[in-house]
Amino acid sequence: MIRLSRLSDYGIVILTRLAREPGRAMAASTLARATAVSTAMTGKILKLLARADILVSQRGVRGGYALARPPEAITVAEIIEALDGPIALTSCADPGTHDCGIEALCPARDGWRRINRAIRDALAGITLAEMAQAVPGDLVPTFATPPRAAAPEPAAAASIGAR
Amino acid sequence: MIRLSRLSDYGIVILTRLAREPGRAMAASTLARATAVSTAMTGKILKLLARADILVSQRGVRGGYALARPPEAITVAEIIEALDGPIALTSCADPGTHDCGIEALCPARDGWRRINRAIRDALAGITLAEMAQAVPGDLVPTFATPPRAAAPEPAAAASIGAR
DNA sequence: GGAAATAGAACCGGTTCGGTTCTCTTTCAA
DNA sequence: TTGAAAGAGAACCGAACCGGTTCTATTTCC
Repeated sequence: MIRLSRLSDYGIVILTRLAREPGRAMAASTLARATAVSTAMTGKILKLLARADILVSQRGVRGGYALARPPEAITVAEIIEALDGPIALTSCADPGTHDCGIEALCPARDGWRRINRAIRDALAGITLAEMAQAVPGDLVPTFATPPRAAAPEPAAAASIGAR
Repeated sequence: MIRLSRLSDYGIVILTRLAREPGRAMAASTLARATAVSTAMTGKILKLLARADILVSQRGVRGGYALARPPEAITVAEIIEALDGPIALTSCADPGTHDCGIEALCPARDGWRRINRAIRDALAGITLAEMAQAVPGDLVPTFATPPRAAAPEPAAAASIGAR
């Protein structure tokens, strides 16, 4: 299974929440509450996203985070790269790093390059706006009928793709 | 970084070697020598590929492995799925597994589904034949001038994408 | 019947990752 | 002016996963 890290997973959730009110800035604690991602985790993710210029941050008492651009101008590829690093199945296709040992002869390099590009294009073709559309209510509802536990664990409730 | 597992990495290398002589069967030990993947690892990978009907195996003294189909009919997606399981960034898009907790409301599910499909299509569009084309000599040459160590470690020499 | 090969499962150590905690800096308002 | 609230950044830790090995059973040919 080629899987996405939790960081990106949660990141999409949080950004999706922000995209519902693109102009508004929200504090990390507020976003954590709204998405049921732990506050510490939320903070970590928001910092990374701000560093990547996907979010703008305001420090101080009335501080918070807001989208740096409209949701239509933020791609999933960007988000993943900000949180997980460059998108590539194999690093040999990434120019600059050369520790493969058979670089010059590697017969599959062209193939991998094509694959990496195809995947990157696929992720760059989806915008945050598309991910956020058709949001019914709050992202993590206060379960009227809890799905399994009596009190839903806030730290584990918000994953988009559980495994 | 969304990365490929070593299993798939080595698997492609081994299959690429087999694809050079599609009709011929080769023993695991022979393939291990030709690709510089450890014999144990090679065996493990070959077993998985045989179980997935990508290879056919012949047991016994003169046994070995051969491609079950022509290289043009084997896709990278197949190979990765055989070695690493289903290709999906998030399992929530995979029908059958439902432990997300917010299934019904998850706003991003359609988006993820699109992304997973795009990635799968990208990998399904590359065949083993394409990966194997333009192979100059043997996959792992006996280095005339060793790249870094005096005696190249056989266990680590064959990775397509070193990291 | 023995050697050579695949089949299959169990096992183990190390790396990475998810998550937390701590300290520092900035900002605003009382 | 000072303290509380918020973000910035780094360090740290436990646990799960993964790469890799080893062991045993089974098949096949000479």
